[in-house]
Formats: sequence, C-alpha cells, structure tokens
Amino acid sequence: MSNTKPTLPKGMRDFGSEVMFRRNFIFETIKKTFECYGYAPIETPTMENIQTLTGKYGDEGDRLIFKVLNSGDYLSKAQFDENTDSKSLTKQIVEKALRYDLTVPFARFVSQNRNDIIFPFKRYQMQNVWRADRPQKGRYREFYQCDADVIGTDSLLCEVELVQLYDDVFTKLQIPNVDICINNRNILSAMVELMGATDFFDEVVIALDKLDKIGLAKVKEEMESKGVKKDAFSILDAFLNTKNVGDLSSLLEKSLIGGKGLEELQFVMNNVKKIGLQSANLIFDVTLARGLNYYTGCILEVKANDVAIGSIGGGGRYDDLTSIFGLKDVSGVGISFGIDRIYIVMKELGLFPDNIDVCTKVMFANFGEQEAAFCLPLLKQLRAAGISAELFPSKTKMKKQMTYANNKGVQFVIMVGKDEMESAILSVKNMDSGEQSNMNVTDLIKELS
RNA sequence: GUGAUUGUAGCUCAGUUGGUUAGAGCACUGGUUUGUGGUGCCGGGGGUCGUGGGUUCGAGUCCCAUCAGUCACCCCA
Repeated sequence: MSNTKPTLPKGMRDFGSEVMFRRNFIFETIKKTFECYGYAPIETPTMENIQTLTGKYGDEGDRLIFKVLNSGDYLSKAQFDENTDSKSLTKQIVEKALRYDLTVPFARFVSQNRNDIIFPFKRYQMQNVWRADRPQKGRYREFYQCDADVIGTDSLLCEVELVQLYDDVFTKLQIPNVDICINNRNILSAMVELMGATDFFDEVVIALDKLDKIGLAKVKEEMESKGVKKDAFSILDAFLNTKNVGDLSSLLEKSLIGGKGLEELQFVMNNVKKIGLQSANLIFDVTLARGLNYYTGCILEVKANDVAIGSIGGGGRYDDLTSIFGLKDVSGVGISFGIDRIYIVMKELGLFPDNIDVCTKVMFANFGEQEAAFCLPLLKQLRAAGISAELFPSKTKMKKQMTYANNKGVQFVIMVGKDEMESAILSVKNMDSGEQSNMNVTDLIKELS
C-alpha cells in the first residue's frame, strides 16, 4: 500500500478538541438563546436536488454550488454531440448538490411540509454549508450557519425580536462594540428609482455595498461603468448624507415604495429603542445592501468593530421565497450567525472563559489487573456523583501515566496499589500543587463536588 | 474565474556571494532511585530541501515548468 499524504481538500478544516470546546460554547449560547425566544430546531439533509438550489443565489452563486456526481456508470447514459460543454454535461451527470445555505432548504422544507406546520413557524437550524469559492481569511469552503427564521407572518414585530436576539447573543458572548446595521430594501428601491437607474438595481446596490471599502469615488465609477447616468449622483449624495432616519422622509415623499420602507424602518427602530438593547448598537445604514437577491424588506447585518473580519451575521425579510416551491404569499424573516467568524473575533479578543476546556477531573493510575479491578467501582461512584473520571487503560510506567494526566489537564491523580487496596484509603495527588493526601472515596467525593 | 506571494523534520523556522556528512526550538522517545507529571541534566529517532526538468565540476540556494498552501479581487458568512 502506498503512503497517502495526510492533507485536506482546499478550504476544509479539522477541529481539534481545544477548538471544539470553544466552538461548542458559541453553539450552546446561540442555541439556548434561540430556544429562549421560542424557536424550534429542524435539520435538513446535506444534499438537495440540484434544481432546488440552482437559480436561487444568482449566477455567481450557481457557480459556487458543490455538485455531487451521480453514482454508477453515469457516463454511459450521457448524450454527447459537438455542442456538449461542461455545463450541459453537468446537467446530465449531476442531480444532487451540497446545501449552499440554510434558507433555501428551509423554504423547500416549509413548502413540502406545509400541512404539518403550524404558522407562524419559528425554527432554528445550525448546520454546515458548502461553497466552492477560493478560501481566504475567515472564509472557508465548509462552514457553519446558525439561522433563526419566522415564516408565515409579515409582522414587523419579528424584525424587532430578531434585533433583540442578536443583541442578546452578542451580549452573552461578551463581544463588545457590535453594530447591528439595518436598512430596508424598499428604501434602496426608492433611491434607485429616484436615480432613474431602476434597470441597474443590482449593480447599484452591489457597488453601494462596497462604500466603506473602496470609497465614494470608486463606487460612483463602478456605477457609471454599469450604465448609471452621472446626473443621478446628486440623488445618491443626498441619500448618503442622511445621518438619521428623519432625514429620509423628505427625500422619499415622492416615492410610494420608499414611504413604505421608511415606515417599516421606523417601526422597527422605534420599538427597539423603546425596549432598549443590552450592549449592541442598532444603526441605520443606507449603504447596507446585502447580495442575496431574495430579500425584499428589512435587511440586517452585524459587525464586530474591534476585529477586521467582515460581517459576523446577517439577515432580512423575504416575501416570496417559498413561491418558487409552490407555496405563495408566505412572508418570512430570518437572521444568521457566522459562527466561524464569531470564533475568530472571540479568539482575537480573548473572550473565551478560562475553564472552557472541560476534561477529566480525576484519573486513577493503573497499577495492574487487580488494582484496576478495584478502581472500577470507585470510578463508577465518582461518575455517579457527576465528577468526570477515568482509569488509565493499561499498566505502564508511572511517569508515562503522570505525563498523560498532566498534558490532559487532569486535576487529581489517584494512586491505588496494594496498601490502598487493603486500607481503602486512597492516595490523592493534586496535580496543581503537587501535594498528596489520603482519604476514602466518600471524603473524596465530598471534596470534589 | 483574475492577480500577488510562499513551499527545508510532525509543528514554527534558520541555512550567508551556489561549495564537503542540511541545522535550531517545540513535539516524540530512552536514561537521570523500577509508586509520581509539569522546571533541570544527558542521549536517540526523524528530512528524496513540494514535484519534474535545466544551467554548473558542484544546486536547499540560479532559471523554466508544474502542483500545493496563503492573501487579495469577484462574490460572500
């Protein structure tokens, strides 16, 4: 057998225990908060039919979907002619793909199970998703999303709740200086309409989204290259100069859709203000656009200002996501947490609790068959008392056993040899102080619990 | 899909204007009273220098190609 180099595919990662303890800490915090707000868990499969996914994320998104080759002799069934290219061949030999996000599979789930679901449906979902783009910092080909959505109501109270939920999670994780940016697609529509650039809505919005990255001049340059007329920029400037929501009303008074967007925005912001947030700031940001083109109303994005990593969460309202699966007139709104990026932020700011590496508290050293057998009931007693304990599995040198305990961060090593077996008094070594003391199991359990 | 950059031990790296048997730290392992770790001391294993060509008396070092990683763009969490 030839040796295979132990490497991973591009953009894929192992997670060691040290990392997993911390990731789980984030997962648990988010999960508890979701449940506290009344969201129920669901899961969807890793693979969807490829038609379920294609066309939902734009052309760029389609390119980034991981496709799964059919099983069996797929090539024998394929038809070739001189026009066959990778794209047309793909259609013949691929019918499944890995999920690209959690929202589209969720829409499929809701449409498919509409008769069993009680609306409004509040669900959360924490699963990994795959994207075939080039990895870079804070960007992987496999990563987790943690989504919470409410579907089956257009009430803006949901938006209010989701803003609170964001604030709650980031407060619990103790991430400081978090901005929850909010905007409304209808306001953007109105702006683009007033600019006379309705045909270039996507282009305008994508360019606008880059404002803080490339600057206003470049944004205008990009818009112009896409076909936006120069005289539209006075309107753009007017919108960009709005510092608060009030400034928008005069700008939007001519636009019906803009008025609607403004009304929605004000409702959400006023209500959040009334309730108050614990640590995050809710900030109106006209430049906030978000690429995913299924958003229709409110859009949200979360930034941790102390770390340059991009957004650590995002979401918005989608009025018609399920209609592509045959379920019409169902409005939904949801948010997503980018756990990989939250991890990076917390790591960089040193926000993980000290004692997060939960591990064995007590280890019995192994002195041989009889001694080990003597330890088993003691082990059981400790575990029953909720004290994590293990027995070193084989009789090896003390040095090796102690090194194992030390490297694993075990707090107490218990030595049971002939003497201890006879007296039932255990030698307990505190690995922190190095001190050793003698006691029976009952006292040990009392001491440690 | 486009561009930049890097590739030496399991990991982090050193390696001078090309010159003998390619080094260090960490990790692993053996010893230092065979019932005691984390700190000390002594020893040991481990590298086709990413891969394939080329220049040269001689290449880890120079040239070309290729592969892989990283970063940035597009897009996005």
